[in-house]
Amino acid sequence: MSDRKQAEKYEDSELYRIRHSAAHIMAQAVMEMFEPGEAKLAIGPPIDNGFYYDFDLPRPLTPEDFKAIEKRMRQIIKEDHQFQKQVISADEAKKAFEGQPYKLELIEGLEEGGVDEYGEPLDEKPEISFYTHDSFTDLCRGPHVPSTGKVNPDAMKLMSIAGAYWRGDENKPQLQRIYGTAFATADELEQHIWRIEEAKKRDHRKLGKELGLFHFSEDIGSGIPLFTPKGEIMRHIMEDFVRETQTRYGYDHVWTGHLVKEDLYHKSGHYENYRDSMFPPMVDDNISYRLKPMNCPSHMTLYKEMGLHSYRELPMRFAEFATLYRYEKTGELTGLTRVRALTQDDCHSFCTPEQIEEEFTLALNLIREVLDRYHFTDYRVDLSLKGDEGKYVDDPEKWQKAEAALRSALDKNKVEYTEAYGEAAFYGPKADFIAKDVLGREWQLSTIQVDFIQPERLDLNYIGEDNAEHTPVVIHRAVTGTTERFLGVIIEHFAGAFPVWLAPVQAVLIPIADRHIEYADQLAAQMKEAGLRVEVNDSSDRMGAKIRNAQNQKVPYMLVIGDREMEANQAALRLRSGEDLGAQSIDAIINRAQQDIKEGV
RNA sequence: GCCGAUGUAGCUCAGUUGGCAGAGCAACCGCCUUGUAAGCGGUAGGUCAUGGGUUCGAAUCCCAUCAUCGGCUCCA
Repeated sequence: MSDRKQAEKYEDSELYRIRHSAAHIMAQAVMEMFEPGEAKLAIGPPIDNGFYYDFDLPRPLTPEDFKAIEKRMRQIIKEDHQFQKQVISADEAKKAFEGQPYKLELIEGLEEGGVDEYGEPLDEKPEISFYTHDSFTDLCRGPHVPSTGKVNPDAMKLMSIAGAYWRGDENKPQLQRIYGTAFATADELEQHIWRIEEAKKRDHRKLGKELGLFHFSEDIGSGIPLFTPKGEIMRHIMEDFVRETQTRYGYDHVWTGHLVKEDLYHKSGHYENYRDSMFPPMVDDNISYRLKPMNCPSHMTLYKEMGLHSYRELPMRFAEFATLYRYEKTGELTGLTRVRALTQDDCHSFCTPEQIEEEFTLALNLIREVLDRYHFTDYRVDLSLKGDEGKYVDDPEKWQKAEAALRSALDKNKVEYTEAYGEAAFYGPKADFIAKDVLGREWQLSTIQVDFIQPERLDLNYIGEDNAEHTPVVIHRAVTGTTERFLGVIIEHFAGAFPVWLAPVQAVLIPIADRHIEYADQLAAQMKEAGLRVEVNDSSDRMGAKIRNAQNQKVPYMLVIGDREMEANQAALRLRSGEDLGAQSIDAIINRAQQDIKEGV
């Protein structure tokens, strides 16, 4: 459940039991579609907003199968079979699931202890239990509703079909996953479906097209967005805002280009970890260059090139709006939220170990101010820590130091956080800021990371008070993350109706007849003079059509200009809310716009 | 990259069993000179994603490639 503050944990809720039970009912319905032994069961847990079940089936399922499955599910619900629990031994369990390789693998995991029936890590050795209803038995710890009849047939729906790797491992077989959802009441299901519809309406790919902000082209390449003048003015405003704000906070800006010798990434460790996500090398006389996929090694190199540093110079904060290129796999590209050309609002803060906390606080305040301007007021923090295995650099002492520093900085700032193991960067732990948009969807935006590893690998140092050489700590920090992704997120957050300061076109002037165009042009010139972005709609459309167009473009102000306004040296102001504020002087309108810009509405 | 689906005009979409490629909006040209969410008429617009194949004949059937979508995996 997304709202973690709720007193009752999702796992203990009625909703969880309903969904868990619905998953079993669905599994029965699916198994019955195939001959005995043909279909293999994997796992079927409740998740946020619903449940799924993974199957290994002899043929691909299609959405057309959904009707039949749902129909059978309703029947099973109607028959009101009891869910019966049975604790059994591992041997009995194995016998019962003969011919079900995935279940057998899970049982072995349970037998050895350390993982639950979904393969998730577990502290203690669990008992092995089955839940049975009607003819269907599943390896399951429960809990369930008492009987199938407790699942509301009108509050349940199959949502989609997708491929999913067994145990989330791309080297293991790919299974078919059916996503479904269930609620206590039909009303709640309807609300859920409404949210999905609303999200579709707000989809930044759809709105980006409608508002004319960006395009993708097969001639350019996938994952490389092209920004129109309207899209680019937004990028410019967004980057300008962060640049101005972080300058005020004491950050400096640098520029480090687009190409880097591959050798540097061998030294930093990025090559080893991210080779496959870089564009292939450009080779010149045996020297390989790479399109820059991240800034840290470049910034660290710049730090070195600037000469010997005294502790008195620290912290040094290098921020850069750099367009990076990452070879994201084709199936991972999604609109602006996952692209191959991305512009990070990245910063690396070189500091002493004693300065970590202060640097963290500075970054935190900056993040708060920036997110606030974008109306992201509800966010949570994940403390992303190293997992037991994987990509992480093996240097327990440095990890321990970095983690302790990050924890203490979070605590000092009274930031509540959830720990996320196995989510750290290869070089250090992160504090990730996950903001909720108006639909309650979560987006990981900002990040603050503590790095004891790369500075040493790249031989950075400074002269301390003791006149000896020390290795600085580097705080990596991004505020909006990337311009592209953040733009995608705010398009959905605002449903395209951006705050005035951000709107690509802030006002459209609407002359009623041709004789009003000249006066409209005069007003437009005055508004432009005041720094506003305005357009005059001098087409032969009727006024109603002009209003409709501006409304669909979500332009904040519409200025209607006819004979009356022209005579009184005014314009009639209409807001995109539909509110008609009547005729006003152009100065009053400009004042209002400037006030709205200041307030960020 | 993997599983599944989709790809027709700038946009949204229709196109029967294989038989002359369509509509609305947008664009352009006229007429109308307009009072708070679509005025009227006309014109133009297509390598049916791309490349092969089957067929007398392919938007339609088959294969490959590319792209997009829903997920999985990954995300410095």
